[in-house]
Amino acid sequence: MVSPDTAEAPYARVKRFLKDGLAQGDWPPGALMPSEAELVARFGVSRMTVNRALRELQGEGLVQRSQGIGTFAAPRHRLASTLTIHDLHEEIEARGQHHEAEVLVQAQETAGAALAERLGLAAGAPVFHTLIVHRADGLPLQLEDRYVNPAAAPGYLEVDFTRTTPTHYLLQVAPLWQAEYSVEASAASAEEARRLAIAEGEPCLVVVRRTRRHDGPITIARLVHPGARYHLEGGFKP
Amino acid sequence: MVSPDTAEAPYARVKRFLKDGLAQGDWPPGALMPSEAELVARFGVSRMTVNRALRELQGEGLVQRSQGIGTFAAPRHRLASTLTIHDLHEEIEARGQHHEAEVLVQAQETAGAALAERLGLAAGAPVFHTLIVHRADGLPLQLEDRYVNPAAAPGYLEVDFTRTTPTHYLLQVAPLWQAEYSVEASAASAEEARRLAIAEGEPCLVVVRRTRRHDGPITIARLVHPGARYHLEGGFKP
DNA sequence: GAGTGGTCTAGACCACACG
DNA sequence: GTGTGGTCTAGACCACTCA
Repeated sequence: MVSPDTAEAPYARVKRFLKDGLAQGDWPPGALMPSEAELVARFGVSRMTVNRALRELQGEGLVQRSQGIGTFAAPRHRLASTLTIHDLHEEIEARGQHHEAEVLVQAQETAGAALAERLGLAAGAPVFHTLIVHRADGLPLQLEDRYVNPAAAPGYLEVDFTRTTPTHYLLQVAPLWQAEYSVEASAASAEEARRLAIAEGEPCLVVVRRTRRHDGPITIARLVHPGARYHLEGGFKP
Repeated sequence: MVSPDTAEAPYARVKRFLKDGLAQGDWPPGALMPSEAELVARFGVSRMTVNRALRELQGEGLVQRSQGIGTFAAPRHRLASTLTIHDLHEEIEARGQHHEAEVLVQAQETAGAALAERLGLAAGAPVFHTLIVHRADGLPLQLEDRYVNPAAAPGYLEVDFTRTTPTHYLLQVAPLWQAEYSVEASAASAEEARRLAIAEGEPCLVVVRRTRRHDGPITIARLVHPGARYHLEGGFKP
């Protein structure tokens, strides 16, 4: 009977109302926002509905709620952004380029003390090591130096990494459960420069990523990219 | 009557059950997970309750849901991580160091065509420009080259940036509503090297951040850090 | 005590996908 | 048609805060 296409879910209407108000500064950071009861009255919906809208806004970090006190516009201090580190293969193909990987090393080695500790192994324990150059249309984009805990991926040495990437493989056999990384700029070493076809000392974007599962570390990867050919992008929308 | 302290909300129990199962690989990526009806029967709770648990897991990216089909364990492709770009002042003080800022430029200038477009202004329109070196215990950590849309922060030129940072000030007067950034490695130019007390050509970590509000761009900042002294860190926990 | 958010229930109607 | 998720309701009990 009524317009069937203008359908917007009631909880979404409430949420949009509040979000727009926040964007326009109706409630500056720290201000008290309408209570659930007020919104129930204003929109003529049930309390569960406005509760959902508010709970989602809280999840997005836009409001802060305190039992017994009220809902407040969140102070906008945090600049936490999401940085997506894709699988390089998908990233390259998404740009319409051809991805190829050259496997320089794929072997079992013996962990030194420092590496063993970072992988949760005993010193001298075996580790899997790969060193791979990834190219887009023939141009080196990444030198991937990776150590893997054999317990997490026993078949790692048998995989053909010209057909699938270590990231992709590891995500399949060992569902990722935690990761930490650091991003820095450093000068290419002589070997890195040779592998990446750049001059020694050229600036490189280096990402070091360590991945863990509930039962221990899975892998440590050092990803070196020529600064002139690669950058990370991210965004942030409240 | 029953143990009053072991209280865990029913929706949280359901959620934890599913999350643990995912962590242990009970449902590999892509697998069909229990339906709402099954979970209702298993936990003896109402459907709204299991729905909330599943909806939150979906929000966290752990499951994918499709009306008429079912709930599936999410493929773990995305490596979206949170990268926190703090206010540099807070970051330095948090390390117990002394932060000082040297304001090299703080003036109104005329926007060239490229800059004007990126700030949503007409070419030749006035823009605010600051160039500031940030030091930690006397050592340069960041060269901040920033252009600001005058409409978003009319008082920008009167602020004493040795006492507060542009980031901090802008967050106060113009609540952040969207941001995009890129991270790259590049070689220090002669001027950058001089300002940062490093050698020309040294690798630097460069973050370019553009901030928008609903009514238009606010500011564009180019933050240059000596690669040897600064790196970004992040993490990711599902 | 009055007001707030935190949570749960037992039903309901709908849109969608599949056989 | 059956099963799925998407959503809503009208009530309820609780814990908390503040006056």
